Amino acid sequence: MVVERDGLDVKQLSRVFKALSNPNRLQIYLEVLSHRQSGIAAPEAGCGIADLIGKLSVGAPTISHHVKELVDAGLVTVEKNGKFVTCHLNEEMRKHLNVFFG
Amino acid sequence: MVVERDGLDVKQLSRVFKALSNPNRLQIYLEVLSHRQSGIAAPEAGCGIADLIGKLSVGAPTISHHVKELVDAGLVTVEKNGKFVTCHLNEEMRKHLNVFFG
DNA sequence: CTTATAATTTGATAGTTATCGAAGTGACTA
DNA sequence: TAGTCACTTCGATAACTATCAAATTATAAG
Repeated sequence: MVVERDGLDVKQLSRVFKALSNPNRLQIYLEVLSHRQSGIAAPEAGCGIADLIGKLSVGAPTISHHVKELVDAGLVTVEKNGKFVTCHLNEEMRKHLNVFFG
Repeated sequence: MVVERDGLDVKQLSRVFKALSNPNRLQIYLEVLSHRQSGIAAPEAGCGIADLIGKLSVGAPTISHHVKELVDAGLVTVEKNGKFVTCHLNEEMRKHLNVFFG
């Protein structure tokens, strides 16, 4: 029997935590989290890369790298609109973590 | 204003996640979690190091190292009893994480 | 006191990661 | 078409990590 819990096995879960283990990456996640649509009449859904670059005192290449890691871990998704990229929270993963720490 | 949430700032929180980012360390945490006293009449509170060594297919020094990291991150506590060491869940930290992912 | 047991510390190594500057890609604009 | 803007990819490097074997500490048992 594989050690499992709430649909995420140890390996997947550790990958999620690794993604959140870097302060800058965690801050990106928090930023995306704070831009989450809260039901109806969301003022602005998603979080632009430019916003992140402005807030995180690291270069654009590093931001790009970190966002990719968060996507790979399943924590966020990205949506391209022309030149621009917007980050969204992966609600499914959030739910998994919610259950895990419940 | 420092970015903060639920009593844990970004730096502390990322340290917690780093501690859980290694599969073996996460498994130790899960083991400790599963031995948590559930109210009254707990059959066996805490989780011995020897148990962990038996379950994790890594050597004792590595286990020792990992437990220390979990302690440093504030996720677990250790209790010494003669030659033996028992790990306990840090309920306070668990509560913090519970709120964070709520 | 001597030996055995439980766990930690030390020292070393292979592998990973965060970050940067430079170069590249794709999309809008004049 | 040429230029600019937003972002990504590449290549490099310094710092960190997981793991192990060997040595060490500390406790218990004989």
